[in-house]
Amino acid sequence: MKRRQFLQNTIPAAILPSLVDGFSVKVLGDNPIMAALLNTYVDALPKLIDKKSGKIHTSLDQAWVSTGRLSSRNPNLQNIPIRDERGKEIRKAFIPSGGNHILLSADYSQIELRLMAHLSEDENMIDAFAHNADIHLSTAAKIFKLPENEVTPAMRSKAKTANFGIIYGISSFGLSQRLNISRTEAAALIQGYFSSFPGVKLYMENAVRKAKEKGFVETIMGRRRFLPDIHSANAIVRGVAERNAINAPLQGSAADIIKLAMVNLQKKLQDNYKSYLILQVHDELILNVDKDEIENIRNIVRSEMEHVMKLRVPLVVDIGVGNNWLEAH
DNA sequence: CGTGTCACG
DNA sequence: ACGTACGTGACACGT
Repeated sequence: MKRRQFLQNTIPAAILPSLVDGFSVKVLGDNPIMAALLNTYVDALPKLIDKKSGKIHTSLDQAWVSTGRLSSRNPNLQNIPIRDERGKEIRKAFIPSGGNHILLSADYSQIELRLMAHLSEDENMIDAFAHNADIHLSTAAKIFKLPENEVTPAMRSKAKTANFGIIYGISSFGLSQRLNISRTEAAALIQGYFSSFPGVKLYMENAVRKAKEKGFVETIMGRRRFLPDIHSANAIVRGVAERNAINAPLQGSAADIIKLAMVNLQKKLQDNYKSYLILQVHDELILNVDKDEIENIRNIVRSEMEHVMKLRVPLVVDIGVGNNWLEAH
């Protein structure tokens, strides 16, 4: 795909490019545990350490991703490994810069599902978040019609997969593949989901209808995604557009929210603190924090991120600190 | 230069 | 009957 530009952004984000001041990196050298595949990181990253700063600097594109997210390249610092045990060694190599500093990571908890609760106004989902419930557990209890203490880990896991699927615009076939169950079972699961969260079903139907009537869907701050394929005679092409209509307002509103929080946070920090933002990874902010400022910065970051917008459900941020990026997470 | 496979949210 | 979850970037490999 050719690189294109999407210029309908409405976020006052001109300040963002100056926020990224780069990571310091501890060179891994010939650490033997890396698999050949992780060449992308082990071989490539040390070569990209800037001679002057001693840091790795990425480029963030604000006008590329169709939903309004940022994208990161040369190198991509938004896909540094974390799940694989060996991959974690790579994440450990990202360390704070300057003496007396520490990395702080602050990430939004379940922001896209919270936005589904907000945008759909589904009472049951709003209620779950209002009570700070374990959302996958409470989803499982509802769709399997059991009290929470009778939900098995397998049921919770299915509900978790269903929750992800809902955000992406689920199909019974897709869900059955991921859960390794029959299509009939998957369809029953989805039906259980919709009867538990009727507002979510309405949200999905409305999103598709709006795309058909107006030609676009929009985020909480008004960024539009145009979906001409919604009228395609080809059912496959049309299906993609329909799922885009469902997903884009969720993913895009999350992007709006964190970008606005970044701008507000930067205004609070600049000229007042030694700590500063170094990266954003979609629902997470990473800061290089002066140790003397840790408690202040924690409070400011949490406050700016959680109170950036008032939604029908609370926004919750998890914060960690550490001597490397893995430890901070 | 396209395809497949990996990494992340 | 169709094919099947959203958004990205980097690398290896075949053409």
